[in-house]
Amino acid sequence: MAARRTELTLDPVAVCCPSGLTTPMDRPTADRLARLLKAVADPARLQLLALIKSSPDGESCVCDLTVPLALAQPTVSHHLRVLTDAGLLTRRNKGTWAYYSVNDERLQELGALLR
Amino acid sequence: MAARRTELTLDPVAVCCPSGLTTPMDRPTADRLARLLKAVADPARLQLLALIKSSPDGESCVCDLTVPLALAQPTVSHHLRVLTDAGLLTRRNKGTWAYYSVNDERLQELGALLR
DNA sequence: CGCGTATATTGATCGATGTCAATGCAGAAG
DNA sequence: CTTCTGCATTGACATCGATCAATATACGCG
Repeated sequence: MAARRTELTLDPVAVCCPSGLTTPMDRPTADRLARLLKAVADPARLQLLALIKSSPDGESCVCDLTVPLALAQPTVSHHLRVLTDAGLLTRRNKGTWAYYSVNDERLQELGALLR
Repeated sequence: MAARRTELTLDPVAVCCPSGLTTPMDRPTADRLARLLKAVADPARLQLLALIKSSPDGESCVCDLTVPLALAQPTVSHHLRVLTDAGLLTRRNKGTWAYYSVNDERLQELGALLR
C-alpha cells in the first residue's frame, strides 16, 4: 500500500493585500505550492469547493454532490480525497454519511500567494 | 496551424479581503477558472513568475531564465507561452530578445478567487 | 550573402491524472 | 444473520502535460 494523506504545509504568508511572489522561489518550495495549486486547478474540484462552501451548514455529504456535478460517485469521492489530502477539506463521519467542509484558512493562504 | 493565444477572461471579482467561492459555480465557469489556475499550478511556472517579478526592471529575457530554472530553452519557452496565453505574462520584443513581464492585475484577480 | 545568436515550434516520449465499472466495507434496518 | 445504503478503493482506459532533441525562424553583424 502506498502512503496516503500527504499533508502539505504552507509558509506563513502575508496577511491581506501586499503582493506575493516578490522574491525568487527555490524548486522545493515551488513543488510544494504547485501541488497545492493543482488540487484546486480542476473544474470539478472548484465546483465542489463552491458547492460545499455555499451549502446551508457549510458542509455536505457525498450524496448531495454527485448530482450537481454530473459525475459518478467514485469520481466525486476521488476529488474529495484530493482536496482533503491537500488540507482544503475536512471530513466528519456521521453514521453511514461523510460530511465535508471547507478549510477556509487554507484557501486564503493560497490566495495570498497570487498577489 | 492551430489557433493560439487562447485568451481567458475573469469575472469582475471582489476587491480585497471578502471571500470568494461563496455561491455554486456552473461547469463552464469552473472550466475557465481551472484552465487559468492550471497555468499557475506548475513548479517551473511559479518559479518563472517569481523570477520575472523580482527582477530589477520587472522583466526578463529567456536567456536569463533557463539557468536558474535548470531547464532546457525549449521547455522554458513552452512555460512562458502557457503563462502568456493565460494572460499572466506580457511579451515585448527587442531585436533578437524577448522580454517577459508579469501582468499583476491578472494575478490578483486569480488570488481573489481563493478567499 | 553568410554566420552566430536568441527564441519559437515540432515531434516523440513518458509519467500524471480524470473518469467510470466493479468491488469492498461499514453502519443501519428488518 | 441478511439486506440495503452510503462511501471508499481498485483496476483499466484514455487523455493531458512536462520535458528534451532536433529543427525552424528571425535578427544583427561583418
